Amino acid sequence: MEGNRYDPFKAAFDSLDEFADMISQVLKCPITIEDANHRLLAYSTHDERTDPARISTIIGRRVPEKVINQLWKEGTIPALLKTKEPIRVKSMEDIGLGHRVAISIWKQDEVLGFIWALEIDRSLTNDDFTLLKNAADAVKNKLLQLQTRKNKKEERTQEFFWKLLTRHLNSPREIMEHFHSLQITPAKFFAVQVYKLPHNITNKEEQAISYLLKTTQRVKILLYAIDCNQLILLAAADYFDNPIPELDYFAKMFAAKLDDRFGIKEITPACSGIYEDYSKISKAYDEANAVLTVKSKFPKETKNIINYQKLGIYQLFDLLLEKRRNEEYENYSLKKLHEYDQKHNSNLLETLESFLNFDDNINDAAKDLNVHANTLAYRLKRISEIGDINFKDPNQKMMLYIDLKLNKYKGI
Amino acid sequence: MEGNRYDPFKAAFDSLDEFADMISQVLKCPITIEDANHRLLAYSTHDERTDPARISTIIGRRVPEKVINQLWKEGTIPALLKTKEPIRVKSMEDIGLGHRVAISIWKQDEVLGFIWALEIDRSLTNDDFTLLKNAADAVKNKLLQLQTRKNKKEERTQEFFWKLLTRHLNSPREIMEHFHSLQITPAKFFAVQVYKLPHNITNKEEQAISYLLKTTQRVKILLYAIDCNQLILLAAADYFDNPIPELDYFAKMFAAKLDDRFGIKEITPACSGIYEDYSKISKAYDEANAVLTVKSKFPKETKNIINYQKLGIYQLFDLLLEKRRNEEYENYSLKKLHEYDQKHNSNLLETLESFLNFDDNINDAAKDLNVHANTLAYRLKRISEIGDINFKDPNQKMMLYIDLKLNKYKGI
DNA sequence: AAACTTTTTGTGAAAATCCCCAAAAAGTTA
DNA sequence: TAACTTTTTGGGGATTTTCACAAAAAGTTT
Repeated sequence: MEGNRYDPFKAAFDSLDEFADMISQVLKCPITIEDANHRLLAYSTHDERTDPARISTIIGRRVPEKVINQLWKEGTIPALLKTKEPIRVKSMEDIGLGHRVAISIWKQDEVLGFIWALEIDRSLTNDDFTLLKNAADAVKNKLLQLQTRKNKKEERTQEFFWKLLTRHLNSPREIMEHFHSLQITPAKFFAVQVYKLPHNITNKEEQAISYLLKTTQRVKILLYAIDCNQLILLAAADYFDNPIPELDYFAKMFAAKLDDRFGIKEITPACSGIYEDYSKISKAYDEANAVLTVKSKFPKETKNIINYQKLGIYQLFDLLLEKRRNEEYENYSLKKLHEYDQKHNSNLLETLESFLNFDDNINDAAKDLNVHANTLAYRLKRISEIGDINFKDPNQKMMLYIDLKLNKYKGI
Repeated sequence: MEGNRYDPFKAAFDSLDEFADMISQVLKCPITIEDANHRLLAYSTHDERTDPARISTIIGRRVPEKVINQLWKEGTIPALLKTKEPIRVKSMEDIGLGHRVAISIWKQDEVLGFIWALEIDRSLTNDDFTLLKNAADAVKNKLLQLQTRKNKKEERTQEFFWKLLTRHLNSPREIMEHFHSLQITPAKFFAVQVYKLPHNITNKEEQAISYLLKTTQRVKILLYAIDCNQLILLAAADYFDNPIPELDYFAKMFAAKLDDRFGIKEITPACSGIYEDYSKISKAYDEANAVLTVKSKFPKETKNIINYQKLGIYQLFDLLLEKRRNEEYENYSLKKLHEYDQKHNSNLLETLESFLNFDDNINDAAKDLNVHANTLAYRLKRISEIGDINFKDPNQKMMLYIDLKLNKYKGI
């Protein structure tokens, strides 16, 4: 056993920075300590040799996202999450990463953080690896304390978020005070995102989500909460000229990463519009949920829609459906076409829908319907005759489109 | 005075037909008697010489509409409505009308009907004209009786119509019984039309309307009623393959004739959708009124719309306006464009609206905006960038169109 | 089966739209 | 004022779309 050997890390230490310096002196290389989310906890200072990746990490107090992405792709982080042994990482010059060795810090079967040792002048020996393992073991309690403190704070933030979502906090001043007391800087503009999973979110998945949120830097996540099969985020929408596409991109990327890295599949992302007034968070939450509802009703039509603003007319569907039901209205053109379809078993309605779906583009629609473009043109002529439709009138066409979709949902 | 002269029409007569024969014998030419609405009341039979127009009149029990139209255009009817003297009408071969003389039958300053004398073998002399005047005088009381009887029936029909419009008759059986007792054959399909005038309808105008309704044969009017500044019609929608355009045409024609013939201007016609179930008359009435409301709010946009079905998305506007108000939603793209317009005093919103109004036709919209087509193309590129709009997505465009119109109405 | 209507597909020329480039005009910033 | 960005306009060629016509195919009626 190694217990008999000399262990320099048994000595007491006050701060993590002190400890990092200690390891650095023993192993004769720069040391960085991160938490499980790759946020910088401490780094050795008595040695000036370093590489760009480490500089960025120290400056930003977190590992840059592109480095994390690379370490995932290339297998280092997955390996660190599996084994308690040190892992050697080859130099990756494109992201400014020199040779280094990493080890994960464990508490039972949970990873609390990582220690990085840069191999700038010398490569670490097997003995050094053992020392690194000892260091990881020695530092774990310190990390545990930090984590507990953080967990408590996280609990408080989650509670705060829920209050916002459920309209239990309305005065802007009160909301700002809460933000301040949690040391969160509220963004000027925000949006609420909701990710729906096919099943309730497990603890393990929650950890994965939390990890991803902490390591993702593209969009700043102010708050998050988990509710059964939903992940709810409060995302900052500043810094961008066009936040909606940015948030869309983020949502897709986030869902893709959850799949790639943690095998969490079939995530449906949704996002509210952009708001400035924090007392409207609950409304934003409603919007995101409205997106999810519509997406479940019109999966094909809204496949690429994430943002409430981009729902277009589907925003109005619950309302319109109700109106149509109450007044038992029937679109005369559609009725005529339906009758014709029945009688001659043709498919003018389908044809019309495709044509409208493809923004009046005859070629695209013809391709979609697997017919010759001229066939489609002929059918459209017939449709305009039978349904008394003027295809130059956007107003008429919109109503047709809307009624087509409504009828579809009504199951006619 | 002519009182001293021989008047063959002083003798008593039982039926109008008998009287027509009597005139015919005196004047030695075929005679037709019509009411004020050009419905056939009586015709002489002992003489077989006639012309196509008279044959059609007798067969259809009314003067054919094209003959009436021609007599209006050419001035005969206006003249008959002004003078008590006989009027000579030249032959009009295109409508099968031979030479004839007509005289109106007056009761005080109201025209009750007309007597027509065909000049087939001989032209009428001045003496004959005097005889004709005597005949017109002699027949007026008989016509008055008929009219009173008709007026009573008309009152009953109006009352029936009001009951239908105000939901006071709901059972189909009951409705059918009423129709039957009024000797009106209900059509299979019907629509309710409402014509709005800028002022309350005067008695004189009501007469003109009634006259037009009786003489118009293109669309069968089952019932009509007048309410302050509205004329309400129950129009039959059978016989046509596409009733909506037919009813539209009729409405325009009807309004135009009221203007042409009686100088009644600024009539706004509106029409409900087509219904089969007579218990839904009140709903049809609501629809026609909805058209009028929308037309007053969006006069330009709905200039050419008469039928509720053709209102398109404007059908939904009251509902949508309410929704938008409640949720204080703002279309992000429009907001961005508005901001840009304000900042650079450009007119991207106007540009977008025009483009959408003209069904995405760059040339038409450019003409409308008085700019070069390439300018418009450039602006659209900018609009899609600034507003994050994909002009290939019909859904997005519809929402823009709708929100543009809603904002317009909200007066932003 | 023959005659007929409706629908589909193909072809090719005319028309239109799209797209790139460039210059001028207008507006902004240094 | 100069440099710069944004917007407008124009030309002109490549590409698409539109349209008319015709033949074939499919479906209906007699």
